[in-house]
Amino acid sequence: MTNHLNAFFSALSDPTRRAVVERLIEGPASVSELHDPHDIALPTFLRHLKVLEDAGLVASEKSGRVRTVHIEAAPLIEAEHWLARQRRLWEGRLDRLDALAEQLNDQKL
Amino acid sequence: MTNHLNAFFSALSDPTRRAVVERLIEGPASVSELHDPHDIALPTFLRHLKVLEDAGLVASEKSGRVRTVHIEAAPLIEAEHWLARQRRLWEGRLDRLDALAEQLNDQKL
DNA sequence: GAATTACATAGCCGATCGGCTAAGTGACTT
DNA sequence: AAGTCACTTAGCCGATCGGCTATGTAATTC
Repeated sequence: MTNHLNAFFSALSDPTRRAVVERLIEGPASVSELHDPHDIALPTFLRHLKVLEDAGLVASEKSGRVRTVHIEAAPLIEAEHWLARQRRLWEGRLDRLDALAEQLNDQKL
Repeated sequence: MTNHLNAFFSALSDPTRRAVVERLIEGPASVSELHDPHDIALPTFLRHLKVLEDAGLVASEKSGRVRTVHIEAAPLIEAEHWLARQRRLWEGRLDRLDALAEQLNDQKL
């Protein structure tokens, strides 16, 4: 589980790859369609796709000579959970600090 | 804004750095305290801290010879929002597909 | 069946990464 | 004042990253 997070965050650390994810949210697309808006060589772009696929963020099937790529939501949700958990813990700690401060305040009255 | 995401996701792609974030959620700590559980040289660890600090995930102040580090929640929340947005768009698309499927189904009746 | 299209693979290149050791600085302890 | 402690800086090393070109292959099209 934690293992996934390495590849996942690493995959999303690149703007080209985030753009691909954002594009695929709208629906599946061929490699060429995905590559089109990006001003980099195709092999370079293919390696970005591989990174996304290895991270489980994306899957693809080839039919004839065209490969169609679609998004996989599970990792997105997993990471969102991780972040949400950290935030909740952090907010929880703030609440406890607030309570503590109030307690100290009460004692002074 | 999008700019932040590069450094942010990149910072969280390393397990040592995620561990530091998780530790700091519990409260501020000195560099030594943070370094202790990790079996790597101190200079190496310091560079991890710098990455976190550059990404805005963490801040620190030095008093005397000890530097105290604490977490910054804002970037955490920003990234959570990004992920939540992608998920919502994705789910929204699924809903529209469902609706479309239903429509097609109705026509068959 | 020859040409085109849509990827795929191989390999080079400079930059960044994550690890290390060695040596420096400034603050506290004895 | 000497010693220890808590970082800090500098610099080396092999691996990975993100870009490229050149070449290959299998599927369509003409």
